[in-house]
Amino acid sequence: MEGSAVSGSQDGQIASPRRAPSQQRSRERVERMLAAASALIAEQGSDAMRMGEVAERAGVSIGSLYQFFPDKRAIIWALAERYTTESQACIAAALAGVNDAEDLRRAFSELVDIYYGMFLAEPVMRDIWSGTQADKALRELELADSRANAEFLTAVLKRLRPSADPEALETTAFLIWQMGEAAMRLAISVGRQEGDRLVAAYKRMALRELLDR
Amino acid sequence: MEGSAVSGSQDGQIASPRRAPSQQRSRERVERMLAAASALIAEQGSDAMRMGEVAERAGVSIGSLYQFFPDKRAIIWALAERYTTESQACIAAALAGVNDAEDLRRAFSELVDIYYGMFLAEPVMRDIWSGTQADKALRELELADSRANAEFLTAVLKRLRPSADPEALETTAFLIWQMGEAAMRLAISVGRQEGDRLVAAYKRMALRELLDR
DNA sequence: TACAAATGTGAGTAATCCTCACATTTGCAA
DNA sequence: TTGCAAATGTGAGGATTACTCACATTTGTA
Repeated sequence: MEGSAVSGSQDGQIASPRRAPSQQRSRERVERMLAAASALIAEQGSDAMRMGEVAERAGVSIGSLYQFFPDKRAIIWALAERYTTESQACIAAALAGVNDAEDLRRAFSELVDIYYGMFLAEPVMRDIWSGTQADKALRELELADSRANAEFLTAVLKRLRPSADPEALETTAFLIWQMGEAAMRLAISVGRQEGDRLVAAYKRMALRELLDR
Repeated sequence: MEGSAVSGSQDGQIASPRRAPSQQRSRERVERMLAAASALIAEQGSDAMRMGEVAERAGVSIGSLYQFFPDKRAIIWALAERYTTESQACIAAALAGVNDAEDLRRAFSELVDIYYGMFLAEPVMRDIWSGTQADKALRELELADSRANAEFLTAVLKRLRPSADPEALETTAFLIWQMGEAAMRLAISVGRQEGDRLVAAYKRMALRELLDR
C-alpha cells in the first residue's frame, strides 16, 4: 500500500508529490514541521513564514522539509486540510439529528456561533482562509469543503421541505454556507462589536431563508 | 500644490510615497506603466506579473517604474483604486433616485446584474479582488469601498423605513453588500450555469431582506 | 544661458524559494 | 550477524525576482 504523500499544488493541480513518511522517526519529524509552521503562521502570518525558519524551529534541515513537502504552499495546504477534516465531522454531527424547523434553528445558530468562535480563536485558520483566494489549490480545497458542508445542510432542507425543487435547495444551501464564511471573514476584520452585530444579522438572514418564512 | 504621489502599502499602512509625475511626459509614462500592468494581469494574473516585464512592456526602465510606484503592490493598488472610484459613481447614481420599494427592487436588481457582468468581463478586476484578502492595503481599500457603497444603500433604506433602527439598517446594508461580493466571487469560480443560479439566489435573498417582507 | 528640480537608467544587491549530490540510518533478507 | 537497498537527512549553492542607487539626461524658468 502506497500512502499518498503530502502534496501541494503547482498551478492549481496537485503537484509533484513527495515521499510519504513511512518510518516512525520521519512521521514525528513531519509533525514537528507542521507544528513549527503553525506556530510561525500564528505569529507572523503565512506570507511572512520563511521555509528556513520552519526548518530551524522544527529542528530539521531545509532539505528534510522539502523531502516531505514539495513547496511552501503544500505545508499551508496540509494544515488547512486538517482543519477542514476536523470541522466537517463536527458539522455533520450537528446537523445529523435535525428533523424539524425548531431543530434547524437551534443547530444552525449553534453552528454559526462555533464557527465564529473558531475564526476568532484560531489565528492560523484565520490566516489560511484569508489568503485562500490567492492560492488556487487552497481555493479549491475551500470550495470542496464548502460544498461538502453545504451538502449536510441540503440534506436537512430536503427532509424539511420534500416538495421543493432539490436543485434550488442545493443552491440555497451552498450560497448560505459560502456567505457565512464571507460574513465571518468580514466580522473578524472589523471591530469585535460590529463583528458581533454582523454575525447576528447574517444568522437572522440565513435562518429566514432556511426556514422560508 | 503637491499632488499626492501614487502610493502603496508596506504592511497595511500607506507606504513610502514616490514622486508624483508633474510633467506631461512622465504622466504619459505612468499611464503606460499602468496599462502594461493591466495587460499583464489580464494575461497571467497579478501574482505572475513581473516588474521587469511591466517596465519592458511600458517601454521604460525598471528604475522609472520604481520612481513612481514604491513597490509591486502599489501598481495593483492604483489599478484597484481606479475601479472603485469608477464603480462608486455608478452605484451612487443607480441608487440616488430610489424612493419606494419597487424602485429599490429594480435598481438593486440592475446593480447586481451590472456587477456580475463586470466580474465576468474584467479579468483584471477579478484577479485583483480575488487576491484582495492576501494584501492588507487592498483589503482595506475593498473594505472602505464596501462601506461607501453600503452607505448608499443605507441611505435608501433609511428613506424607505424611517422608523427602523438606523444602526440595524447600516449593518444590514453593509452585510448585504459584502455578501454580494462574496456571491459574485463564488459565482465566477464555478461554472457559468451554476454561477447564474447563485447570483439569482443571492438577488432574491438580498431583496427579501431589503424589502423586509 | 544657467541651473536646480524632475526624470531616466540598468547593473547590482538582497532576500528567499527550492535543488541536488552526497551522507547517514533503518528495515530486512540471507 | 552481515549486507544492502530503500528511506531519510544535510546544507551549500543555483535561480529567480523585487527593489536600490549612483549617475546621466531632460525640462522648466529666472
